[in-house]
Formats: sequence, structure tokens, C-alpha cells
Amino acid sequence: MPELPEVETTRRGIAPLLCGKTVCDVILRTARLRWPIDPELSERLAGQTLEAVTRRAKYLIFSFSSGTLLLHLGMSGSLRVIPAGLAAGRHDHVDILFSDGNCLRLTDPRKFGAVLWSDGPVADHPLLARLGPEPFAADFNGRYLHQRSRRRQIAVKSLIMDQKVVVGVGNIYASEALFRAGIRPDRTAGSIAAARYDRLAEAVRDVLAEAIAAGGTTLQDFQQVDGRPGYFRQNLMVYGRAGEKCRECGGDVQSCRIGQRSTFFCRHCQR
DNA sequence: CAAAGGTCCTGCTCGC
DNA sequence: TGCGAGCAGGACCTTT
Repeated sequence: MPELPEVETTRRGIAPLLCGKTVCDVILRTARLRWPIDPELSERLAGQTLEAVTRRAKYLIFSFSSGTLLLHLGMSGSLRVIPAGLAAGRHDHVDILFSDGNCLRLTDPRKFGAVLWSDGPVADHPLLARLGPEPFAADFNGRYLHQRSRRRQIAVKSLIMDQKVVVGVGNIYASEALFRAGIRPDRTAGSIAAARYDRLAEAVRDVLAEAIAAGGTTLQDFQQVDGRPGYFRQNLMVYGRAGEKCRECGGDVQSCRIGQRSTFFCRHCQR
């Protein structure tokens, strides 16, 4: 599920409720998600005060004085802040309990998420070390995308979904950004001119920013920290709309598969 | 049976 | 022959 807008929406929901609060216990109901979860997590976190919740790519970074908790929502994860003591469901894997009575609960049906403890700073963690620029950073722009695409034979959609090229763009927003930029998703990345990458970089930033403002996109599992869905779904131009009318030209929205992922575009609006 | 919003890892091919 | 880069596919897991 969660691409950058959903992770950022989650971060903004959590931070004001939990920053400055002290952990009193951690309940692990599942030994591993994508990777094993440190069984000592409760001992590590109990008594620690949460200093900040930040984001790098689709990772949430919980900073404590003794180290860092790295959390990824995978494909179906979500976090909620609830009162301590609520019964846990089948897919509620981790509860982090705070001394003020709040509980941060991780739910993840597909178990592709990750909860990793790291002593000390996390900037050079292997999972973060090779990530590309944030889409809102100054070093992400059309010139950069154009340069990274030279001699690349992959589809442009795969290029912008490559987290080493730019972080945060997943399957939904890749289709949406390419629609806004007027570029067919199956175009070979290396064959697209610089000016079109200017449009694409801007489209990526715009669609992500608008989705964050709407609280993300909910297709199935995603929920904001307070349990509400994200409201960007109604703004999607092509994703999930195969066979429906293009909201720009009235033609039929097409679908295809690129890199094993379903892909949506308008043959008339995108070249 | 296929597919669902992610991404790490393996192994193949190609070019120097 | 060796090495790196680029790329496709499999893997993880559960639900619809």
C-alpha cells in the first residue's frame, strides 16, 4: 500500500501524539515480518523517550536517545494510535505502549513490513544508504532524471519506481505522474528527451504533494493514524480505471503490465 | 488461479 | 577470462 504520501500522512499523524512521550512496554505478537523482529525490543525501548519521528523514502524513523527504530509498512501495513488495552486482531503484530496510556499499533496483513532496531544513528544503515534523492529535494529535477536515464533500456515507469533513482514513487503514483507528464509508461527511459523529464519531475512532485494533502490514497488496507481512509483516490486520473473514460480526453483508459506491475495510461493523452 | 499499494536478492546477459 | 552494470524474475505472506 503505502507509497510516500501514505507514509508521510502516517508520520504527521503520529508525531504530535507521541513525540516527547516515554515507552513503557512493547508487545510482539509476531516473530518476524519481512525480517525477524528483535525479541529484546521491549527491553531496549522501555523507559526511552521518543524524540522525533522522521521519514526517509518510505521508512519511518523513530529516534530514541539509545538508538533508532526503523519501520516500513510494506504493502499492506498501517499504524494507529489507540488507547492501551484494546483487543488485538489477527494482523496486529506490534504494540508500542506509552506511559500516558497511548498505544502505537502496527497492523500488516501481508507481513511485508519491517521493524528494525538500530543502535546509534541510522543514516548509514544499509537499507537507507543507497537510496536516491527525496522527490521534494532540490537535487531531484528534470536534469537529474534525464542524466540517470541515459543508456537505460527499462521502461520510464520502472525508472521512476527505482528507489535508487528517486524514493517514494510506488505503483499508483508512477502511473499518475506519467499521465500528468503526458508520457507513456512503456517508453524506454533512455530515449526520452530532457524537456520531457522536466515535466515528469514536476508531475512527480505535484502528485505526491496533492496526495499528502488529501491524506494519501486508500485502495484497501491503508488508514490514517486516526482510522480514517486517505481521500486521494477520487483524484486518481488513470490508476485502477482500465476501460473507464479518460478524465481529460474521454478516451478509454488502457492497462498493461510493466515489470510485473499493473500499469494504467491514456493512449491519447500520453505519448 | 490471479492479483494486490514493496523491495531485496539471485542469476543471467552483455560489453569492456 | 574477469568484472561490473543492467535487467528480469523469484521470494516473502495473506486476502479477495
